[in-house]
Amino acid sequence: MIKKNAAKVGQQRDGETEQRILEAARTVFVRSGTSGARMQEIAEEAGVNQALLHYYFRSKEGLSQAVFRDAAGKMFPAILRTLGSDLSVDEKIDALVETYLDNVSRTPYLPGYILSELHYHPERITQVLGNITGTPEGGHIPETVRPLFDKLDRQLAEEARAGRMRKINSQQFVVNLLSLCVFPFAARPMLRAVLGLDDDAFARFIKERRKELPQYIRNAMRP
Amino acid sequence: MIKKNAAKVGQQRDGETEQRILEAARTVFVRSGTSGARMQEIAEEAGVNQALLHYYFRSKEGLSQAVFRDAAGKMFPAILRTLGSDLSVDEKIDALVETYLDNVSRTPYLPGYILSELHYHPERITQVLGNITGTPEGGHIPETVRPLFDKLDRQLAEEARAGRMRKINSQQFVVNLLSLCVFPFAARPMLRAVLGLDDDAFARFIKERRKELPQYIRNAMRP
DNA sequence: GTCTATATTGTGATAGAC
DNA sequence: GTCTATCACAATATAGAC
Repeated sequence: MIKKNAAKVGQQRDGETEQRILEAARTVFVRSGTSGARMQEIAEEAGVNQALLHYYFRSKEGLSQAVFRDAAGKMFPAILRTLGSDLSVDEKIDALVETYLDNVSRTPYLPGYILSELHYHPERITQVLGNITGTPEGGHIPETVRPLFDKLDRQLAEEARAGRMRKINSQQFVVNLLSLCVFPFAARPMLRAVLGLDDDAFARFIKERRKELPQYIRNAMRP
Repeated sequence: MIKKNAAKVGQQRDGETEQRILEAARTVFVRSGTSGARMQEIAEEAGVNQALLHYYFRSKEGLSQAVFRDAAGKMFPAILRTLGSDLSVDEKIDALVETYLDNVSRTPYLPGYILSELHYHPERITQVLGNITGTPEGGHIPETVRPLFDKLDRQLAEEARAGRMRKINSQQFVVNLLSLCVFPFAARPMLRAVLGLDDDAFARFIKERRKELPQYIRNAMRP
Protein backbone atom coordinates (compact mmCIF):
# COMPACT_ATOMS: atom_id res chain seq x y z
CA MET A 1 0.00 0.00 0.00
CA ILE A 2 2.94 2.30 0.51
CA LYS A 3 4.89 2.88 -2.64
CA LYS A 4 2.66 4.67 -5.13
CA ASN A 5 3.72 7.08 -7.87
CA ALA A 6 6.57 4.80 -8.76
CA ALA A 7 7.02 6.72 -12.02
CA LYS A 8 8.30 9.78 -10.26
CA VAL A 9 11.96 10.49 -10.77
CA GLY A 10 14.23 9.09 -8.12
CA GLN A 11 11.76 6.44 -7.09
CA GLN A 12 12.08 2.75 -7.75
CA ARG A 13 9.16 0.41 -7.77
CA ASP A 14 9.02 -2.68 -5.58
CA GLY A 15 11.92 -3.59 -3.39
CA GLU A 16 14.47 -3.07 -6.08
CA THR A 17 16.62 -0.61 -4.16
CA GLU A 18 16.27 -2.54 -0.96
CA GLN A 19 17.40 -5.63 -2.82
CA ARG A 20 20.41 -3.87 -4.33
CA ILE A 21 21.43 -2.73 -0.87
CA LEU A 22 21.03 -6.20 0.52
CA GLU A 23 23.19 -7.70 -2.19
CA ALA A 24 25.85 -5.03 -1.76
CA ALA A 25 25.79 -5.66 1.97
CA ARG A 26 26.21 -9.37 1.41
CA THR A 27 29.24 -8.74 -0.77
CA VAL A 28 30.87 -6.45 1.76
CA PHE A 29 29.98 -8.41 4.89
CA VAL A 30 31.19 -11.65 3.36
CA ARG A 31 34.44 -10.00 2.37
CA SER A 32 35.17 -7.99 5.52
CA GLY A 33 33.10 -9.54 8.27
CA THR A 34 30.43 -7.87 10.34
CA SER A 35 32.70 -5.60 12.37
CA GLY A 36 35.18 -5.07 9.56
CA ALA A 37 32.53 -3.85 7.12
CA ARG A 38 31.81 -0.13 6.73
CA MET A 39 28.40 1.27 5.97
CA GLN A 40 30.01 3.70 3.56
CA GLU A 41 31.58 0.83 1.65
CA ILE A 42 28.23 -0.89 1.35
CA ALA A 43 26.57 2.29 0.13
CA GLU A 44 29.17 2.70 -2.59
CA GLU A 45 28.86 -0.92 -3.60
CA ALA A 46 25.10 -0.44 -3.92
CA GLY A 47 25.47 2.87 -5.72
CA VAL A 48 23.35 4.76 -3.19
CA ASN A 49 23.86 7.09 -0.29
CA GLN A 50 24.72 5.93 3.17
CA ALA A 51 21.56 7.43 4.64
CA LEU A 52 19.50 5.10 2.52
CA LEU A 53 20.90 2.07 4.25
CA HIS A 54 19.47 3.39 7.49
CA TYR A 55 16.18 4.20 5.82
CA TYR A 56 15.72 0.56 4.81
CA PHE A 57 17.47 -1.33 7.59
CA ARG A 58 17.61 1.20 10.45
CA SER A 59 21.09 0.25 11.67
CA LYS A 60 24.21 -1.63 10.78
CA GLU A 61 23.10 -4.30 13.21
CA GLY A 62 19.81 -4.66 11.36
CA LEU A 63 21.51 -4.87 7.99
CA SER A 64 24.05 -7.42 9.11
CA GLN A 65 21.35 -9.55 10.64
CA ALA A 66 19.38 -9.49 7.42
CA VAL A 67 22.45 -10.59 5.50
CA PHE A 68 23.29 -13.37 7.91
CA ARG A 69 19.72 -14.57 7.97
CA ASP A 70 19.69 -14.83 4.19
CA ALA A 71 23.04 -16.57 4.06
CA ALA A 72 22.18 -19.10 6.75
CA GLY A 73 18.77 -19.54 5.18
CA LYS A 74 20.44 -20.77 2.04
CA MET A 75 22.64 -23.36 3.65
CA PHE A 76 20.96 -24.91 6.64
CA PRO A 77 17.48 -25.76 5.42
CA ALA A 78 18.77 -27.73 2.45
CA ILE A 79 21.10 -29.72 4.67
CA LEU A 80 18.49 -30.41 7.33
CA ARG A 81 15.89 -31.38 4.75
CA THR A 82 18.26 -33.90 3.18
CA LEU A 83 19.30 -35.38 6.51
CA GLY A 84 15.72 -35.68 7.67
CA SER A 85 14.32 -37.07 4.43
CA ASP A 86 13.15 -40.61 3.77
CA LEU A 87 16.22 -41.46 1.72
CA SER A 88 18.44 -44.36 2.69
CA VAL A 89 21.75 -43.63 4.36
CA ASP A 90 23.64 -44.16 1.12
CA GLU A 91 21.28 -41.90 -0.73
CA LYS A 92 21.59 -39.21 1.90
CA ILE A 93 25.34 -39.25 1.51
CA ASP A 94 25.03 -38.86 -2.25
CA ALA A 95 22.40 -36.17 -2.02
CA LEU A 96 24.21 -34.11 0.57
CA VAL A 97 27.59 -34.21 -1.12
CA GLU A 98 26.15 -33.35 -4.52
CA THR A 99 23.73 -30.62 -3.57
CA TYR A 100 26.09 -29.02 -1.10
CA LEU A 101 29.14 -28.92 -3.32
CA ASP A 102 27.11 -27.84 -6.35
CA ASN A 103 25.27 -25.09 -4.54
CA VAL A 104 28.19 -23.72 -2.59
CA SER A 105 30.48 -23.72 -5.60
CA ARG A 106 28.48 -20.78 -6.81
CA THR A 107 29.12 -18.82 -3.59
CA PRO A 108 32.38 -20.28 -2.36
CA TYR A 109 33.03 -17.64 0.30
CA LEU A 110 29.75 -18.15 2.10
CA PRO A 111 30.85 -21.00 4.36
CA GLY A 112 33.82 -19.01 5.63
CA TYR A 113 31.58 -16.08 6.37
CA ILE A 114 28.98 -18.17 8.14
CA LEU A 115 31.49 -20.03 10.27
CA SER A 116 33.17 -16.74 11.20
CA GLU A 117 29.86 -15.17 12.15
CA LEU A 118 28.96 -18.15 14.26
CA HIS A 119 32.35 -17.93 15.93
CA TYR A 120 32.23 -14.22 16.75
CA HIS A 121 28.48 -13.83 17.28
CA PRO A 122 27.27 -17.16 18.62
CA GLU A 123 24.13 -15.48 19.93
CA ARG A 124 22.94 -15.14 16.36
CA ILE A 125 22.72 -18.87 15.88
CA THR A 126 19.79 -19.18 18.18
CA GLN A 127 17.94 -16.29 16.56
CA VAL A 128 18.44 -17.48 13.01
CA LEU A 129 18.51 -21.23 13.41
CA GLY A 130 15.54 -21.06 15.68
CA ASN A 131 13.44 -19.79 12.82
CA ILE A 132 14.93 -22.15 10.27
CA THR A 133 14.36 -25.23 12.37
CA GLY A 134 10.95 -24.03 13.45
CA THR A 135 11.90 -23.88 17.10
CA PRO A 136 9.28 -21.94 19.08
CA GLU A 137 10.25 -18.65 20.69
CA GLY A 138 12.49 -19.28 23.65
CA GLY A 139 12.72 -22.96 22.76
CA HIS A 140 15.81 -25.12 22.64
CA ILE A 141 16.95 -25.97 19.11
CA PRO A 142 18.34 -29.43 19.91
CA GLU A 143 14.88 -30.54 20.96
CA THR A 144 13.43 -29.51 17.63
CA VAL A 145 16.19 -31.22 15.68
CA ARG A 146 16.17 -34.30 17.87
CA PRO A 147 13.64 -36.29 15.80
CA LEU A 148 15.85 -35.89 12.78
CA PHE A 149 18.85 -37.36 14.56
CA ASP A 150 16.76 -40.07 16.17
CA LYS A 151 15.59 -41.15 12.77
CA LEU A 152 19.15 -41.15 11.46
CA ASP A 153 20.25 -43.19 14.46
CA ARG A 154 17.60 -45.79 13.69
CA GLN A 155 18.70 -45.95 10.08
CA LEU A 156 22.36 -46.29 11.06
CA ALA A 157 21.54 -48.94 13.65
CA GLU A 158 19.60 -50.93 11.10
CA GLU A 159 22.48 -50.75 8.62
CA ALA A 160 24.82 -51.97 11.34
CA ARG A 161 22.47 -54.77 12.36
CA ALA A 162 22.25 -55.96 8.77
CA GLY A 163 26.03 -55.99 8.60
CA ARG A 164 26.22 -53.37 5.91
CA MET A 165 27.95 -50.73 8.03
CA ARG A 166 29.99 -50.38 11.15
CA LYS A 167 28.26 -48.90 14.12
CA ILE A 168 28.36 -45.10 14.17
CA ASN A 169 26.19 -42.59 15.95
CA SER A 170 24.27 -39.95 14.06
CA GLN A 171 26.19 -36.99 15.46
CA GLN A 172 29.57 -38.29 14.39
CA PHE A 173 28.08 -39.34 11.07
CA VAL A 174 26.74 -35.87 10.34
CA VAL A 175 29.85 -34.08 11.54
CA ASN A 176 32.03 -36.29 9.34
CA LEU A 177 29.82 -35.60 6.38
CA LEU A 178 29.78 -31.86 6.94
CA SER A 179 33.48 -31.73 7.69
CA LEU A 180 34.40 -33.24 4.35
CA CYS A 181 31.99 -30.98 2.46
CA VAL A 182 32.33 -27.67 4.25
CA PHE A 183 35.96 -27.46 5.35
CA PRO A 184 37.54 -27.10 1.90
CA PHE A 185 35.47 -23.97 1.32
CA ALA A 186 36.01 -22.55 4.78
CA ALA A 187 39.75 -23.10 4.44
CA ARG A 188 39.89 -21.91 0.87
CA PRO A 189 42.26 -19.00 1.44
CA MET A 190 44.65 -21.39 3.15
CA LEU A 191 44.43 -23.92 0.35
CA ARG A 192 45.05 -21.16 -2.15
CA ALA A 193 48.18 -20.07 -0.32
CA VAL A 194 49.58 -23.46 0.66
CA LEU A 195 48.60 -25.57 -2.32
CA GLY A 196 48.65 -22.75 -4.84
CA LEU A 197 45.07 -23.35 -5.95
CA ASP A 198 43.74 -20.43 -7.98
CA ASP A 199 40.03 -20.18 -8.82
CA ASP A 200 40.21 -22.68 -11.66
CA ALA A 201 42.33 -25.19 -9.81
CA PHE A 202 40.06 -24.93 -6.80
CA ALA A 203 37.00 -25.57 -8.96
CA ARG A 204 38.67 -28.67 -10.39
CA PHE A 205 39.64 -29.76 -6.91
CA ILE A 206 36.00 -29.55 -5.81
CA LYS A 207 34.80 -31.31 -8.94
CA GLU A 208 37.13 -34.21 -8.19
CA ARG A 209 35.86 -34.25 -4.61
CA ARG A 210 32.29 -34.33 -5.74
CA LYS A 211 33.08 -37.57 -7.58
CA GLU A 212 35.17 -39.29 -4.93
CA LEU A 213 33.65 -38.19 -1.64
CA PRO A 214 30.51 -40.40 -1.62
CA GLN A 215 32.61 -43.49 -2.21
CA TYR A 216 35.11 -42.33 0.41
CA ILE A 217 32.43 -41.85 3.02
CA ARG A 218 30.60 -45.11 2.33
CA ASN A 219 33.87 -46.94 2.41
CA ALA A 220 34.78 -45.41 5.72
CA MET A 221 31.77 -47.05 7.33
CA ARG A 222 32.10 -50.50 5.78
CA PRO A 223 32.11 -53.21 8.38
CA MET B 1 71.20 -4.28 27.17
CA ILE B 2 68.20 -2.08 27.60
CA LYS B 3 66.26 -2.92 30.72
CA LYS B 4 68.47 -2.18 33.72
CA ASN B 5 67.36 -1.15 37.20
CA ALA B 6 64.57 -3.68 37.07
CA ALA B 7 64.13 -3.32 40.79
CA LYS B 8 62.72 0.17 40.49
CA VAL B 9 59.04 0.47 41.28
CA GLY B 10 56.71 0.18 38.31
CA GLN B 11 59.23 -1.71 36.26
CA GLN B 12 59.00 -5.38 35.40
CA ARG B 13 62.01 -7.42 34.46
CA ASP B 14 62.21 -9.36 31.24
CA GLY B 15 59.28 -9.41 28.87
CA GLU B 16 56.75 -10.12 31.56
CA THR B 17 54.50 -7.17 30.81
CA GLU B 18 54.87 -7.65 27.08
CA GLN B 19 53.89 -11.25 27.56
CA ARG B 20 50.85 -10.37 29.63
CA ILE B 21 49.73 -7.97 26.93
CA LEU B 22 50.22 -10.58 24.26
CA GLU B 23 48.15 -13.12 26.14
CA ALA B 24 45.40 -10.61 26.82
CA ALA B 25 45.42 -9.68 23.15
CA ARG B 26 45.15 -13.32 22.16
CA THR B 27 42.13 -13.75 24.40
CA VAL B 28 40.37 -10.70 23.00
CA PHE B 29 41.29 -11.20 19.35
CA VAL B 30 40.23 -14.83 19.45
CA ARG B 31 36.94 -13.85 21.02
CA SER B 32 36.09 -10.76 18.93
CA GLY B 33 38.16 -11.00 15.79
CA THR B 34 40.75 -8.53 14.59
CA SER B 35 38.37 -5.74 13.61
CA GLY B 36 35.91 -6.45 16.39
CA ALA B 37 38.54 -6.21 19.12
CA ARG B 38 39.14 -2.95 20.97
CA MET B 39 42.51 -1.83 22.25
CA GLN B 40 40.85 -0.64 25.44
CA GLU B 41 39.40 -4.10 26.03
CA ILE B 42 42.83 -5.66 25.62
CA ALA B 43 44.38 -3.17 28.01
CA GLU B 44 41.80 -3.98 30.66
CA GLU B 45 42.27 -7.70 30.16
CA ALA B 46 46.00 -7.23 30.63
CA GLY B 47 45.56 -4.93 33.62
CA VAL B 48 47.58 -2.13 32.06
CA ASN B 49 46.96 1.16 30.35
CA GLN B 50 46.09 1.44 26.72
CA ALA B 51 49.15 3.53 25.96
CA LEU B 52 51.32 0.62 26.97
CA LEU B 53 50.01 -1.51 24.16
CA HIS B 54 51.35 1.03 21.72
CA TYR B 55 54.62 1.25 23.59
CA TYR B 56 55.21 -2.46 23.04
CA PHE B 57 53.49 -3.14 19.74
CA ARG B 58 53.25 0.31 18.14
CA SER B 59 49.77 -0.18 16.64
CA LYS B 60 46.72 -2.40 16.69
CA GLU B 61 47.89 -3.83 13.41
CA GLY B 62 51.22 -4.75 14.95
CA LEU B 63 49.59 -6.37 17.95
CA SER B 64 47.12 -8.36 15.90
CA GLN B 65 49.88 -9.60 13.65
CA ALA B 66 51.89 -10.75 16.63
CA VAL B 67 48.88 -12.65 17.95
CA PHE B 68 48.12 -14.27 14.63
CA ARG B 69 51.75 -15.20 14.09
CA ASP B 70 51.83 -16.95 17.47
CA ALA B 71 48.55 -18.74 16.87
CA ALA B 72 49.45 -19.95 13.40
CA GLY B 73 52.90 -20.84 14.66
CA LYS B 74 51.31 -23.27 17.07
CA MET B 75 49.16 -25.10 14.54
CA PHE B 76 50.88 -25.26 11.19
CA PRO B 77 54.40 -26.40 11.99
CA ALA B 78 53.21 -29.44 13.92
CA ILE B 79 50.93 -30.47 11.06
CA LEU B 80 53.54 -29.94 8.37
CA ARG B 81 56.19 -31.76 10.38
CA THR B 82 53.95 -34.79 10.79
CA LEU B 83 52.93 -34.85 7.14
CA GLY B 84 56.51 -34.52 5.98
CA SER B 85 57.98 -37.04 8.39
CA ASP B 86 59.28 -40.52 7.59
CA LEU B 87 56.27 -42.24 9.10
CA SER B 88 54.13 -44.58 7.04
CA VAL B 89 50.78 -43.37 5.77
CA ASP B 90 48.94 -45.22 8.52
CA GLU B 91 51.24 -43.82 11.14
CA LYS B 92 50.81 -40.31 9.79
CA ILE B 93 47.07 -40.64 10.12
CA ASP B 94 47.39 -41.76 13.71
CA ALA B 95 49.93 -39.11 14.60
CA LEU B 96 48.02 -36.25 13.03
CA VAL B 97 44.65 -37.16 14.53
CA GLU B 98 46.08 -37.67 17.98
CA THR B 99 48.40 -34.72 18.22
CA TYR B 100 45.97 -32.34 16.59
CA LEU B 101 42.94 -33.26 18.65
CA ASP B 102 44.94 -33.41 21.87
CA ASN B 103 46.67 -30.10 21.34
CA VAL B 104 43.69 -28.16 20.08
CA SER B 105 41.42 -29.46 22.81
CA ARG B 106 43.35 -27.17 25.10
CA THR B 107 42.61 -24.12 22.95
CA PRO B 108 39.39 -25.08 21.21
CA TYR B 109 38.63 -21.62 19.83
CA LEU B 110 41.92 -21.23 18.01
CA PRO B 111 40.89 -22.99 14.77
CA GLY B 112 37.84 -20.76 14.39
CA TYR B 113 39.97 -17.70 14.92
CA ILE B 114 42.64 -18.81 12.46
CA LEU B 115 40.15 -19.74 9.74
CA SER B 116 38.36 -16.43 10.20
CA GLU B 117 41.58 -14.49 9.99
CA LEU B 118 42.59 -16.33 6.86
CA HIS B 119 39.18 -15.58 5.40
CA TYR B 120 39.14 -11.86 6.14
CA HIS B 121 42.86 -11.14 5.83
CA PRO B 122 44.19 -13.62 3.29
CA GLU B 123 47.25 -11.43 2.78
CA ARG B 124 48.48 -12.49 6.19
CA ILE B 125 48.81 -16.09 5.15
CA THR B 126 51.73 -15.34 2.92
CA GLN B 127 53.52 -13.28 5.58
CA VAL B 128 53.08 -15.81 8.33
CA LEU B 129 53.14 -19.10 6.49
CA GLY B 130 56.09 -17.91 4.48
CA ASN B 131 58.17 -17.81 7.64
CA ILE B 132 56.77 -21.05 9.00
CA THR B 133 57.45 -23.02 5.85
CA GLY B 134 60.82 -21.35 5.36
CA THR B 135 59.82 -19.80 2.07
CA PRO B 136 62.37 -17.14 1.05
CA GLU B 137 61.30 -13.50 0.89
CA GLY B 138 59.02 -12.98 -2.09
CA GLY B 139 58.94 -16.73 -2.75
CA HIS B 140 55.93 -18.87 -3.51
CA ILE B 141 54.83 -21.10 -0.62
CA PRO B 142 53.56 -23.99 -2.75
CA GLU B 143 57.06 -24.46 -4.15
CA THR B 144 58.48 -24.79 -0.66
CA VAL B 145 55.80 -27.24 0.41
CA ARG B 146 55.93 -29.19 -2.83
CA PRO B 147 58.52 -31.76 -1.71
CA LEU B 148 56.33 -32.67 1.22
CA PHE B 149 53.39 -33.43 -1.03
CA ASP B 150 55.56 -35.18 -3.58
CA LYS B 151 56.79 -37.49 -0.89
CA LEU B 152 53.24 -38.13 0.28
CA ASP B 153 52.19 -38.84 -3.30
CA ARG B 154 54.93 -41.43 -3.63
CA GLN B 155 53.87 -43.08 -0.39
CA LEU B 156 50.22 -43.15 -1.44
CA ALA B 157 51.11 -44.49 -4.88
CA GLU B 158 53.14 -47.27 -3.31
CA GLU B 159 50.27 -48.21 -0.99
CA ALA B 160 47.94 -48.33 -3.99
CA ARG B 161 50.40 -50.37 -6.04
CA ALA B 162 50.71 -52.89 -3.22
CA GLY B 163 46.92 -53.15 -3.12
CA ARG B 164 46.65 -51.82 0.41
CA MET B 165 44.82 -48.62 -0.49
CA ARG B 166 42.75 -47.10 -3.23
CA LYS B 167 44.42 -44.47 -5.32
CA ILE B 168 44.14 -41.01 -3.85
CA ASN B 169 46.23 -37.91 -4.47
CA SER B 170 48.05 -36.21 -1.66
CA GLN B 171 46.04 -32.99 -1.77
CA GLN B 172 42.70 -34.73 -1.33
CA PHE B 173 44.25 -36.97 1.30
CA VAL B 174 45.49 -34.05 3.36
CA VAL B 175 42.30 -32.04 2.96
CA ASN B 176 40.22 -35.02 4.08
CA LEU B 177 42.42 -35.51 7.08
CA LEU B 178 42.33 -31.86 8.08
CA SER B 179 38.61 -31.56 7.42
CA LEU B 180 37.78 -34.33 9.85
CA CYS B 181 40.11 -32.94 12.51
CA VAL B 182 39.63 -29.19 12.20
CA PHE B 183 36.00 -28.71 11.25
CA PRO B 184 34.43 -29.81 14.53
CA PHE B 185 36.39 -27.10 16.34
CA ALA B 186 35.78 -24.43 13.74
CA ALA B 187 32.06 -25.21 13.79
CA ARG B 188 31.93 -25.54 17.53
CA PRO B 189 29.41 -22.75 18.15
CA MET B 190 27.11 -24.34 15.60
CA LEU B 191 27.44 -27.78 17.17
CA ARG B 192 26.74 -26.28 20.54
CA ALA B 193 23.54 -24.68 19.29
CA VAL B 194 22.26 -27.44 17.02
CA LEU B 195 23.36 -30.52 18.92
CA GLY B 196 23.22 -28.94 22.35
CA LEU B 197 26.83 -29.80 23.16
CA ASP B 198 28.06 -27.90 26.20
CA ASP B 199 31.75 -27.87 27.10
CA ASP B 200 31.70 -31.29 28.70
CA ALA B 201 29.64 -32.93 25.98
CA PHE B 202 31.90 -31.40 23.36
CA ALA B 203 34.99 -32.74 25.10
CA ARG B 204 33.45 -36.21 25.14
CA PHE B 205 32.49 -35.84 21.51
CA ILE B 206 36.11 -35.08 20.62
CA LYS B 207 37.39 -37.91 22.78
CA GLU B 208 35.18 -40.35 20.93
CA ARG B 209 36.41 -38.91 17.65
CA ARG B 210 40.01 -39.31 18.66
CA LYS B 211 39.34 -43.02 19.06
CA GLU B 212 37.30 -43.61 15.91
CA LEU B 213 38.74 -41.22 13.36
CA PRO B 214 41.95 -43.13 12.48
CA GLN B 215 39.97 -46.27 11.77
CA TYR B 216 37.40 -44.26 9.81
CA ILE B 217 40.07 -42.67 7.63
CA ARG B 218 42.01 -45.86 6.99
CA ASN B 219 38.79 -47.62 6.14
CA ALA B 220 37.80 -44.92 3.71
CA MET B 221 40.86 -45.66 1.62
CA ARG B 222 40.65 -49.44 1.66
CA PRO B 223 40.74 -50.93 -1.82
C1' DG C 1 58.24 1.48 31.71
C1' DT C 2 53.97 3.11 32.98
C1' DC C 3 50.67 6.42 33.55
C1' DT C 4 47.06 10.55 32.44
C1' DA C 5 45.43 13.59 29.25
C1' DT C 6 44.46 14.77 24.73
C1' DA C 7 44.81 15.06 19.74
C1' DT C 8 42.75 13.23 15.58
C1' DT C 9 40.43 10.63 12.74
C1' DG C 10 36.80 7.20 11.70
C1' DT C 11 32.10 5.79 11.65
C1' DG C 12 27.24 4.94 12.75
C1' DA C 13 23.37 7.56 12.82
C1' DT C 14 19.98 11.54 12.23
C1' DA C 15 17.85 16.09 10.42
C1' DG C 16 15.89 18.11 6.94
C1' DA C 17 15.63 19.68 1.92
C1' DC C 18 13.97 18.00 -2.37
C1' DG D 1 12.54 7.53 -1.61
C1' DT D 2 16.78 9.69 -2.05
C1' DC D 3 20.00 13.08 -1.23
C1' DT D 4 23.51 16.49 1.42
C1' DA D 5 25.15 18.07 5.57
C1' DT D 6 26.22 17.29 10.08
C1' DC D 7 26.15 15.44 14.77
C1' DA D 8 27.96 12.63 18.44
C1' DC D 9 30.77 9.55 20.02
C1' DA D 10 33.93 5.65 19.60
C1' DA D 11 38.56 4.22 18.90
C1' DT D 12 43.43 4.52 17.54
C1' DA D 13 47.28 6.90 18.45
C1' DT D 14 50.56 10.34 20.54
C1' DA D 15 52.63 13.85 24.01
C1' DG D 16 54.56 14.38 27.97
C1' DA D 17 54.74 13.89 33.20
C1' DC D 18 56.47 10.73 36.55
